[in-house]
Amino acid sequence: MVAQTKKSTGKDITEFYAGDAVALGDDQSVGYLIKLANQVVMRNLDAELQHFDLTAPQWVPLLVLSKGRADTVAGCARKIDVDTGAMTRMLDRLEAKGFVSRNRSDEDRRVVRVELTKAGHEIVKLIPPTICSVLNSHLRGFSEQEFETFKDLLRRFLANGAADMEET
Amino acid sequence: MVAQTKKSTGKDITEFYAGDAVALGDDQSVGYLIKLANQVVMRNLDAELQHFDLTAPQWVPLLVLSKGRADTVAGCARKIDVDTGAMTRMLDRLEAKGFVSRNRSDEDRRVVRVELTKAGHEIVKLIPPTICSVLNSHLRGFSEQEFETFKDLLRRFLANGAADMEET
DNA sequence: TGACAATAATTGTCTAGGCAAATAATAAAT
DNA sequence: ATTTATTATTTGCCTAGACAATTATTGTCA
Repeated sequence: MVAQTKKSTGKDITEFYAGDAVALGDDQSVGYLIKLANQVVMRNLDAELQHFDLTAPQWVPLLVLSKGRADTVAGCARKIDVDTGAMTRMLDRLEAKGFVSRNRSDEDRRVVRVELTKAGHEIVKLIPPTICSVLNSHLRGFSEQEFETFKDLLRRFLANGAADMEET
Repeated sequence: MVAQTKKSTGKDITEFYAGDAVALGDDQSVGYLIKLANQVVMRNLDAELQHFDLTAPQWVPLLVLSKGRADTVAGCARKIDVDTGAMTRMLDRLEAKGFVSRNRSDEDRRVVRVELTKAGHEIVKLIPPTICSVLNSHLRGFSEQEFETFKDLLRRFLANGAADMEET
């Protein structure tokens, strides 16, 4: 299958996929490959993180908080690009596990300040090697060049998708 | 950051990530980039598929059934690599929408045969162009070479991860 | 044959995210 | 100053997947 380039709309759009050349549900589809890749990384991360009483999704807000990239519910939600409702409930779980604490702000009583607890700080220190080892194992056989190319292609794929959303 | 190669365990393992060079929750992390890429494709697909009263995950079993790659609950679950429980409930939803029908088999009364309904067959014919256009838009600016490289890297990343799981 | 194992499907309970509505507090505008 | 708009958080209801337990049926084996 050779990709066709069309000039129908003024912009050149290369048609990698066309007609019934099936997409999503087929290992020729980048969409499906990305879904599977995500599924497998998450499973492997979950498997390792369960020793720390954590899941892969739970790790992300802890990292964000420890790096000081956000310190409120909405801030975390924005950084991680999830719904604030989802974030509230995520923090419920992390608070229940004792990794995080919440306090209503005094300056602006709408906002809730989120902090790592002592246990939270401690666990954050322990995790990185685990994440690194899982990712490294997924990258077995990659050259350094391929590693950089992979990230570049992912970022471009991502940026194209984000751009779509703005075209209301 | 230059990757280091270690010979500690006999096998060469290139350490793309090491120490506190953070992973997951950082745009330097392939894991996080894949998570974001997946998130964005799924959102864009969902947005387009809602015109057909479908979600991105719901599309997958319909495709599998239409291609004849499975015709039972467990068969679909295996093909798509999800839990049979998840598949049962997915088929509940697809049946409620009238795209799928289930019938207990006579030869083996444990199995339930799953089929596309008339409406199911019709909708499956309409979807592919939509999927193609979403994927093509994510691939804007990719050369054909980059497209092939991208799929190759994803497949290798995936295969490495699947191999991990077998090492019990 | 009768006990036991394996398989298929379902159900319950959990995490997790999306969308929408409700509430409260602050900011902006007239 | 009062109305209006915006922002922050929470909650309800939905899809979706993971794991575990349960039930029904089939296959195996002694």
